[in-house]
Amino acid sequence: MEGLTALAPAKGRPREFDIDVALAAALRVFWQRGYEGASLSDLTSEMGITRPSLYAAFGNKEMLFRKAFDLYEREKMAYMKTALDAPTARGVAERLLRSAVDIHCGTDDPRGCLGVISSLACGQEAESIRAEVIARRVSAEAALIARFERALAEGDFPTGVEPGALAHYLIAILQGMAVQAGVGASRVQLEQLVETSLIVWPGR
Amino acid sequence: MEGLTALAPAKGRPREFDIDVALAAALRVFWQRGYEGASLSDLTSEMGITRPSLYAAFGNKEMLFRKAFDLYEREKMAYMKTALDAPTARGVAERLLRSAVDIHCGTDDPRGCLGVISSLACGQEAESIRAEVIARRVSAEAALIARFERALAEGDFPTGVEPGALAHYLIAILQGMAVQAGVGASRVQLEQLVETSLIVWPGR
DNA sequence: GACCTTCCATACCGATCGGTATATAGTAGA
DNA sequence: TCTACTATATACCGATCGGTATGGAAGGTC
Repeated sequence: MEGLTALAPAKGRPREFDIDVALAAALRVFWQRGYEGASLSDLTSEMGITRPSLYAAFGNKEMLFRKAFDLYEREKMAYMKTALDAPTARGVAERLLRSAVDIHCGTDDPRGCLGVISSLACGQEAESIRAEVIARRVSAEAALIARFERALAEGDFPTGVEPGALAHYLIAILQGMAVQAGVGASRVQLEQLVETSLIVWPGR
Repeated sequence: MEGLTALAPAKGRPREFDIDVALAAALRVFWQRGYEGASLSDLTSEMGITRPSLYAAFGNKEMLFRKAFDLYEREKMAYMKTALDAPTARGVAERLLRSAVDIHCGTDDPRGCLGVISSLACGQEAESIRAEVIARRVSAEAALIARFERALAEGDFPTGVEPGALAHYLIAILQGMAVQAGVGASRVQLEQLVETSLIVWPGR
């Protein structure tokens, strides 16, 4: 619906702000403060629009978050998909770890992972948000597990570990890295974490 | 100061609630909802006391959180210290991982880790809380690093990894486990994570 | 120009936030 | 019994929360 705005005949007064720029600004606010920590005043001032404009363009705070999270997955989590194309299971892990460092240490973006921040408990107002973020992560995890199962079938997998177990282990490291980034770890520290994880990674 | 209450002559009207029981209840609320997610109404109703009683006994919300966090470290994080007494570096890691599972899967307690929940971003009201929780964790991390450095000096440490790097790697796994517990992972899943981490752990 | 639609700005809504003033109830010592 | 002191209960405070009603202002079509 919103994506068609540019093509629409535009009957009334055109909006004075770029909806994509505003959404990107909203994403930064959510990313930095979490869903409940981001107040409408924070959002509007950072997006450079007024409250009614926000509601006209995005519905309400929850819809705005969902669209911001879509953008986040589309732009920041895209590396997840491409990482799965690596030729080996170890390569997949390495790409995931290194890309995660880049995400967490982006120059303009907040530290940490929006998914992790949003899925941990705050008030009960955000319970539905929490549920959806968790559900989305489950589907992402499933893709990684499937990739590791394929590796096992192709003979490209360490012995003594199940694909699902190693996938969840890798995800735990990624989530731990997100926590450390969120509390202020430097890029060097995160890179050291990646190196250690790769040294320890089973099989060759 | 509060610890002396029982010995004090008790001049005025005695309080009608057990301050330790109330603090334990407050801890559960913070643990479940985070600092900002725990409203005074949540706290008082769960503690079974009124608002003025809370302020008279604990100061304010922030002081209450600090005392609850003290209790948390004293009762729930005590395993950290005892884990460091394990004879080998690997034993330290194993104890830490297994104890963490117990913490996250306690029957009566909320899931996840109060430290992780409280150190991730929410509104700016909690910024000082965040800072203190992070600072406390740094000191805990330092103890683990020192233990691994001792292991290195004793010849009980895998080659090819630095003590500090392996410590931070282990902490990342523990934090990742806390995240997974917080979003609803089962005990079996967490135990699988422990097993995988131990399989992968370097050296023997 | 008239007209219609949409956007922007201000000011406001009820609810809830953390925190407190006030008055009453209860206990110890005089 | 009176006084000193403290806990409890109720009701309230200003500030902020997410969300909206209202009144113009700015474009498009005719």
